[in-house]
Amino acid sequence: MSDAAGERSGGRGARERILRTAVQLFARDGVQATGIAKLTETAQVSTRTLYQHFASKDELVRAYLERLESDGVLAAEASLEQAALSPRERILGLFVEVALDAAGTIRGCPLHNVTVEAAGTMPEATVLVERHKQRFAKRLIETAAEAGAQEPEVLGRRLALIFEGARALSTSLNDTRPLRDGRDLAEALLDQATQGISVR
Amino acid sequence: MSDAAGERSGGRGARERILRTAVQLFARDGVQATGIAKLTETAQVSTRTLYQHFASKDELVRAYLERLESDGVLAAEASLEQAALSPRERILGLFVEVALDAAGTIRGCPLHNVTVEAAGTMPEATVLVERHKQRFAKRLIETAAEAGAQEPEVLGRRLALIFEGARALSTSLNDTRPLRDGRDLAEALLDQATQGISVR
DNA sequence: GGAGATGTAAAGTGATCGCTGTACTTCGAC
DNA sequence: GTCGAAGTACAGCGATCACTTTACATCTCC
Repeated sequence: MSDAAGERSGGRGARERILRTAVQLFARDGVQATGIAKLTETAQVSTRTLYQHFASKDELVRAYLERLESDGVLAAEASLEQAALSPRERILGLFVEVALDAAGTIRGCPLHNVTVEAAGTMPEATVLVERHKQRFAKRLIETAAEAGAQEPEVLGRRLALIFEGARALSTSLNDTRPLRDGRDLAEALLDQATQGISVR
Repeated sequence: MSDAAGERSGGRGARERILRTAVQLFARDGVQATGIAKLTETAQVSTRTLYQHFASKDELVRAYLERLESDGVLAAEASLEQAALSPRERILGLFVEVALDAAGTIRGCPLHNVTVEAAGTMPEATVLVERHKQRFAKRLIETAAEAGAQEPEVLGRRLALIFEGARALSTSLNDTRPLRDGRDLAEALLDQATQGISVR
């Protein structure tokens, strides 16, 4: 919108620009690899302004995690909220190959990555990730129940595990195949759990 | 062995001490979080000596990855090589709760973590991880075949995905439950694949 | 017992990074 | 039109980090 006009500087709305840039860079390059300098340059924001909005980089990371969750930023996981789709379609929609960024690199789940990068040095961030994963598993269980699964608890937790594995292994292997494998496996489990039950 | 005696310094065999310490610290605290200073102190080795053995930290990371693989250091994955066990037992043995370190923190797969931490800045290390994951999947496929699975390719890849997911989700959730869930799911898939019931 | 490989101690270098201080500008609201 | 909030530019600080340098000790092997 204001991209074309804002030549010399970003102008008003710095906080929003910072957060958007954080989502972009932290997710793509990692938190450690993204320095404050690179962030401010990309966001067209002065260093001073950044620190007027966020007391420290750690706090920015916290805000970044919350932003990831609140918006539809977690594109893959947003599939669960597509009300127009059937529960089954919503679940299988998770495994779309969104994990691929522009450069073709697969970066896995940004939240999981923060936990790995933090390695205990950012307890608050780690807790945020923990809570998100719990909520996500809960949503999967609910959706599994909607799909008519016989044991939605078990199926939901298994689906969460499969989805996490698909993204993690895609990253380590640098290959999207695990996402397809995950989808197939999820489909098989859904079929089994809903056998003889009208899937709607 | 020489721990009690070696008071003032480590003495001979510095390279070995460095690598052992790297395995310990890199896996527990992460590569970025482990500085050269901390490493040399723990390994009882002078900085100079470290750089006589390894040209750079990156090269040490490479050696660390190779060491992880060559020794039985990857305790979980070593289960596949227990010749005394049945193929089925070997596969289920993967999900032992070894991911828990002394402090109770779950750190997931050290190789995967390097890929996440590197975030593209260490291409050679990333390739090493990639190759390892490929080999591991291959071993799983072989073991699935040994177990008499109808479609060992499919089952092996699914098991690899489940194992990766169990470790990753355990890390993000800071809970060993996904390991148990993974074991149960692996068991169910093994049963299906070896009892004439189609997995699809 | 001497030579050469192996290892040690400790100060120092240059680069990077997160963060701050100071002084100035711009924009919107009243 | 003025005032205050919001933003900018940019130099710089202190800490950390990977890595080097210099000078010295010790073990192994012939």
